[in-house]
Order: sequence, then C-alpha cells, then structure tokens
Amino acid sequence: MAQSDTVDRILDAAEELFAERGFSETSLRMITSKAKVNLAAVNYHFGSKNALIQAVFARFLTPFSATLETAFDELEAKCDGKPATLNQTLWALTESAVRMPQRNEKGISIFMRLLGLAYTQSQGHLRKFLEQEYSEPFSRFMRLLKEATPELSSVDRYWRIQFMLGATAFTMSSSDALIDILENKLGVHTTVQEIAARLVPFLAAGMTAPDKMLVSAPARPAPVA
Amino acid sequence: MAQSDTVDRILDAAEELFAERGFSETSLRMITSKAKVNLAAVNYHFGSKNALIQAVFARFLTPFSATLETAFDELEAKCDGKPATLNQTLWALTESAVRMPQRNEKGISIFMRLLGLAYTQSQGHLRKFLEQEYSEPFSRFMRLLKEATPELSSVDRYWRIQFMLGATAFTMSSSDALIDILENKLGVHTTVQEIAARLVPFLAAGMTAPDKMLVSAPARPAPVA
DNA sequence: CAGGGTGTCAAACGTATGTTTCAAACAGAC
DNA sequence: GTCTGTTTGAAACATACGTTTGACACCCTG
Repeated sequence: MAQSDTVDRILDAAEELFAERGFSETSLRMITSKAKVNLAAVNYHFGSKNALIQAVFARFLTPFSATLETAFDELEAKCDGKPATLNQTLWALTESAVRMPQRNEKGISIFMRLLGLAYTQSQGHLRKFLEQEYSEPFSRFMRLLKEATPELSSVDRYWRIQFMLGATAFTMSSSDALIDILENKLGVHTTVQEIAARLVPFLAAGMTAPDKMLVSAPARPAPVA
Repeated sequence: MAQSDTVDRILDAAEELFAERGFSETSLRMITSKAKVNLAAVNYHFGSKNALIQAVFARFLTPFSATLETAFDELEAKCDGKPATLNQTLWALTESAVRMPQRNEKGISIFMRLLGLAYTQSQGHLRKFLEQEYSEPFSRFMRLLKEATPELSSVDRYWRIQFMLGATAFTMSSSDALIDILENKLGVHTTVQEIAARLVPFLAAGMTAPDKMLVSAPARPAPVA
C-alpha cells in the first residue's frame, strides 16, 4: 500500500459524502468508515474537519483555477484588444469546467454540487478560504462580464450576475436529482454537458434582456409601496 | 399570558434562526432561549424538531398558497380561455409573494430564504411534507408555464424552469446580503420589490431564449465526448 | 541490529444535541 | 374553593459528535 493513499481515500469519501449530504450532515465517522480508514486519521492528516472541507475544495479548485486562467488568456489573445462577447466569456467558463480531468464519471456533478453547497451552506471558514485563495480568476471573470455588457448599468449588471450565479449554482448543485427526475418523467437522459449547453443561452438571453420597464406584462400591476 | 403565545414565540424565533443559519445548524436550545421559552416546550407543542420545521413552513406557506390560488383564478378569468402570457404568469406569482401580509419588515426575505433552504438542504422529511401539502398550486403554476411557452419542447421547458427556480431562490435567499453589498459598493439601495422587477424580465428573456444551437458563441467548441 | 520518525489503531474525552421526566404552577369549570 | 386537564420549569437522559490520547506496527537510515 502506497505511502499515504489514506489521504486520498479520505478525500474521495469526503468529497462524495459532502456532495450527497452537505457538510454538517456528514460526520467524520461516516467519512472514515466509507474510506475504510481509522477515525483518527482525519485529524492526523488534516488537523480538523474544517481543514478537510477546505482540502476537498482545494483538490479540484486549484487545477480548475489554472485551467480557467489559460482559457481566459486564450480568449483575450484571440480578441486582441477588443472585448470578448458575453457568449464567449460564458463558454470559456463552461468549457473549463466540463473539460476538467475527472476522477470518475460523477466528477463533474460532484464538482458542481460542491460549488453550490459552498455558496448555500453557511460555512464561514469555507467562504473565507475560497475568497482568499481563488479571488483572482473570479474577479477576472467579473471584469470580462463587465466588458461584454457595456450597455448595462452597474446596478443592472450586478443583479443580473446574481441571477446567473443563482441559476447555475442551483441547477448544478442538484443536477443529479434533476437528471433522474427528467429521466423518470420523459424518458430522456441528460448529461451535465447538455445542461450547460442549455444553460448558457438562457443566461445570455437573460443577461441581455431589455430594460425592466419595456418588458413588463400587459397588465402589470404597479409595484407595491 | 394568553393561552399559548408560547407557540407563536417559538415559531417566530425558529423562523428567524432557520433563515439565518439553516436547519441542522440551529439547535432547539438556541430557539427556546431566543424565544424566552422552556426547552421542553418545543417537544411538548410540536412533538419534534422536524415537526417544528414543518410548522414554520406551514405557517407562511398555507396563506401564501391561498393567495396564489386566487391570483391564478383572477388571471385565468381575465384571459378567459386563452392561455396567459409568460409575463402575466410570472407576475402573478411575484405579486402574490410580495403582497403577502408580513409579520415584520424582514418577512419577505425570510420567506424567500426559507424556500431556498428547503430546496438546498437535504431535509427529506421537509421535501416530502411540502410535496404532499402544496403540490396543487405548484403544478398549477407549471401548467400555466407550459401553456405560456407552447413553442418549447418539454425537455427545454423543464430545464429552463429549473434555471428560473434557481435564479429566484438563490437571489431571494440572500437578498439581504446582496442588498447590503450593493449599497456599500455603489451606494444604491434596493428593495425586494425592485429585485423582483429586475428578475422577472431576466427570467422571461431566458425562458424564451432562442434554441441552444442558434445562440452558440462564434467559436464554440464541440461538446466534450 | 538498534532507533527515531511515520502512520495506524482502539479507546476514551468533553461537549452539544434532541428528547424525556416529573413535580410545580396555572387556567377555567363546576 | 376545589378539582381537572393543560402548560411551565429545571434537571436528567441517551446518543452522536469532533477531537485527543497513548500504545503499537512499520520502515528505513545509521
């Protein structure tokens, strides 16, 4: 047995269980028994449960962050000087996520689900960790979005970015369940890649929607005071 | 002291704490001490923590469900026979949510945040409870959506509805934080109603976006195998 | 063959949780 | 005014958690 595949076994088990059940709902005992590893191994190798959570994220976020950087580099090189379009920007992100080398066939959906959980579950330490480790590609993405939508006011862009984040994080975080439901209901099987292919146009259309007033319903009531 | 304002005090405290911290991360002791009520009161009045969670949802979901039904009734009456438009349908939902009588000024965002948590946190009992208690207005909304977007295939509609749900639940569930961030960054104050006014056009545009292929980026790579 | 660093293991620790108990306080009906 | 069912209070319950401990096995450098 290699020098410390214990570490990897713990990470694998933790990753899967966290994605399935969330952080607080997954105990170290579940993780170590799934990994067939002694309970004390987690604290020995990682120091604490919180540190384990961060390690799970670091393991896939660090290579993803690198992939993303080069994707943005290529995009900016191709556009030399001119701002990239919204679709190009969104696709650069999507393709980077989808192209990531996967540990197994569930890799991409676990990846997405964990990202969604990171947003949703109120794990202060995780948010802090992610912010200070991966702020650069994030703000670069924000800058590209801004250049791609110069017609939007800052306030409009701010809210629409939140809407995009929401649609993405939310859908992807339950992608497995949603795929199953659709398969049971309509007999259609979907891959995460296909979800992404449907999501990007949705986001792009929403992002470039006409102003809120112009689009209002025929009988739109006045806003409540 | 009235016959049982203990029940209401527990519900108030639980509602607020659940919205802030999630379900598993909120202990009964936090709830009872915030409500200034004895620990045993929760199990006495509700039976269990899970039953309390369901009671919190029932308290605001039951009147909301009723409001929604009449809103849909009015909408269908106005359209007599013809299907309602997408915008009309979305506005009917939005207005019902915003018009709900609030217990306090934070009511609407607590409401939204709880709905988001119900989706996100893996509380099996809650999902089951919500499905069997409130399936009717939900499927009615789905039917209206279907009639409003006859041009979409079932699969497209399914995924786009998920995207809409995601954007809405996600944004609304952190609306307080997002409003604060925007205020600090741009000095603009926003109300939940204004968020809704921006969200609906975004959703409508995404929902009626052109097909995924037509919209692809100029340099969209082939999907990964 | 020593011996120190590394990793594993079973067991225990302290703490926090949801739930239960049982006596005391209270309410309203007679 | 007393009695009966309901509501409260403080304390304890059993359980599960994250973490720590100390003994043991291993390896590999000297």
